[in-house]
Amino acid sequence: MPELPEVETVRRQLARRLTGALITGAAVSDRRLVSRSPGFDQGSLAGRRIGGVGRHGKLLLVDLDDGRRLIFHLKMTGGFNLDGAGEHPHARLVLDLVDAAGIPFRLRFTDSRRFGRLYLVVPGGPSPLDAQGPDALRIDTEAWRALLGSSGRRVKSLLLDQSRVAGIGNIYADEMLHRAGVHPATPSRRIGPDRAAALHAAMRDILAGAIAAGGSTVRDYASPCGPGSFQERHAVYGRAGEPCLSCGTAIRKVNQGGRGTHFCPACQRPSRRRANGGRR
DNA sequence: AGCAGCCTGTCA
DNA sequence: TGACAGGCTGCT
Repeated sequence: MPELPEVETVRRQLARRLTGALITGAAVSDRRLVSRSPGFDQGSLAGRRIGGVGRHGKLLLVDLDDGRRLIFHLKMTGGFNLDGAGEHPHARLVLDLVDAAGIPFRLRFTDSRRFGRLYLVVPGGPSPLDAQGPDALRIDTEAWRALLGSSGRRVKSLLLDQSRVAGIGNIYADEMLHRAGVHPATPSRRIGPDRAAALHAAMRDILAGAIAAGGSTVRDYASPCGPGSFQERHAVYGRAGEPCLSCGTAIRKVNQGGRGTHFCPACQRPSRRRANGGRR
């Protein structure tokens, strides 16, 4: 479900409620959630206060007052539920808290497919952040050009590589490539400086617009405050066979690197290769 | 690069 | 019944 705009939407909503709150109880109901933090001790969370809620790429960072940090990766179907009543069929973690005004509340992490992971990071210890490239919204045009120029991989595959640039997923990769008129299979290094700058501008614009819209809800995703609306502005994702909003050509959907890939065959022309008939 | 695997739910 | 899904890892 979540790419950078969805995780940022969740972060903003959680920050409002969690910052300064005291954890009074924690219960993990699915050990798979914490399988990447083998020493995870839920009992050590009670009594800790939450300092703030951050984000890097698709990772959600919850700082505790003892220097430790909870890091959530929502993967495909992870999400948060505040003050929900009754049982939730996919609750994997329940946190009981008391906010700064002394009012008790409950936060649940839910995840139907169970791909999501929770890490408990100690100061100086290993962290999933170690494997993350710079956040997509904190890369300037020059660094972006350098990034694209550093690889001969298909550009979409590079955009999805979280160790090179963090936060872009399948929806927004397709959307920014369309906005910039770049074919997803273009070898990254062959994108010239002007198109690289155009792709950078498209990235910033689309991610910012998606955050302002509360993210994209295609199937499962919802923040604690409900679904997003950016799907209404998708130009290619989920629009296979429909006319391109720029030129009217039918949007095509192919499989690239195991991911559904949507593009306009007219606006996003594949770069021609030398003498092999255009195969890549 | 490609594919199976991790899981569950939904839709054609 | 099979295909597919906002992610990622591990193997060939």
